[in-house]
Amino acid sequence: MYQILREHIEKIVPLSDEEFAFVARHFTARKYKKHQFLVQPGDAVKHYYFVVSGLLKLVYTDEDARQHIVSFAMKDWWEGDFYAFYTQTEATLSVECLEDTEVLCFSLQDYRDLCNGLQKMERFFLEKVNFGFLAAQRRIISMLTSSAKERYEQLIKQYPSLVQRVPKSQLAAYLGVSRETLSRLYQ
Amino acid sequence: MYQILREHIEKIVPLSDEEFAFVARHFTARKYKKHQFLVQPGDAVKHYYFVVSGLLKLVYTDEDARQHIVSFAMKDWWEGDFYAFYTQTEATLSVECLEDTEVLCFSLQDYRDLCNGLQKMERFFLEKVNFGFLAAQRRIISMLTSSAKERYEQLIKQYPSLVQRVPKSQLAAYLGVSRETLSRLYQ
DNA sequence: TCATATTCGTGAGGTAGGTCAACAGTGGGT
DNA sequence: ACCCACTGTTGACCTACCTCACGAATATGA
Repeated sequence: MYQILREHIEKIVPLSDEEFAFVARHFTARKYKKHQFLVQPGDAVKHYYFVVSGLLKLVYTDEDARQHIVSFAMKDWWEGDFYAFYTQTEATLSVECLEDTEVLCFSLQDYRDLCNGLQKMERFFLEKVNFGFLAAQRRIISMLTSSAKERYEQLIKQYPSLVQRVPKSQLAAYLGVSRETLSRLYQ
Repeated sequence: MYQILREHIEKIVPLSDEEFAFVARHFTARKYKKHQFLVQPGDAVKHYYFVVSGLLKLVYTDEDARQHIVSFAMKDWWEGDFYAFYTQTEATLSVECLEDTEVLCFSLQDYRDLCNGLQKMERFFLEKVNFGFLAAQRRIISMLTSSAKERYEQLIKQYPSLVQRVPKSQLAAYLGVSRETLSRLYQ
């Protein structure tokens, strides 16, 4: 379990055994069942999550109770209501399991201790969020320029394994179309 | 000019005079005229930009030559084709002046030297990109949940000064609607 | 100062995608 | 082994927004 985290971090910054031991001390392992919520709107957000196995979704639920999927997270990805976590405010998003899921999570204090105690970890987080920002920017461009069908094809191309594992209704909620429209794209 | 940069950085990390002198050495001042391009698709992207005065837009131009605005940048904001800058690949986006603009820019080597030479700057960049990521996530949610009119109202609320300075056609290209539709929203 | 863009508004008609409803197949849970 | 929720599909109709076209007002620059 921790080995996956170590490999993930070492893709960006190599660590000695002692350094990784320091890192690992700041993470807590948790297991959740399919359909379980890790975060719900209004919660105090104590943790941010690294997915070891399984599948999560980050969801915004609007006034009409419609669900819009901000992001998915599979093995090796990070997930959480980052705004609420980082600013220690109430959650506006929810995090929910689409499959049984194992995570390693940390608190904001852990995050700060990691950044302050080991400069490599600050470098690691900077690198991660840089690419997270770019991924978000690409998605914005995709939403500005492409039709539902084109966005669906981009998703299939970019994350083929996700499309296998997730119900189409969930993909529709991620793409920003109704499930009926998604169903009709390839009739 | 450099004072604006200093104040901007010191909102996040306080700096001594020597530290700021070190930082300032890595920035170059430039001036551009309205309609001038700082970056065009295909360019080698040598710089990332901090806006001192004026107004920039970051644009994706699709195959039909339609312009889609990824972001605006006014005083105190950062702008550039970050992906091409960071990975040293050819620009896919363009950066163009909507007004006469003064910037401070740095190269990727400068960025690395800043991060390595002064841990506070790495902290600063981490903080900045964290909030940049969150802003992008908010925009994605807005595009998933809101109509053209609602998105326009959110824009007016969030950046009233921008709406004053920018032609409606440009706001439309940012919101992802045609200028005709935007024009009809409040008829 | 004049010529030319640029900007904004508006009409008419088209289309991608939404909504509501019904139905069939599937799979998990007890 | 059965039930029920979940999932995907399709039809009929609706609407938000797009496209093309035209015209007027304003800004820009030689």
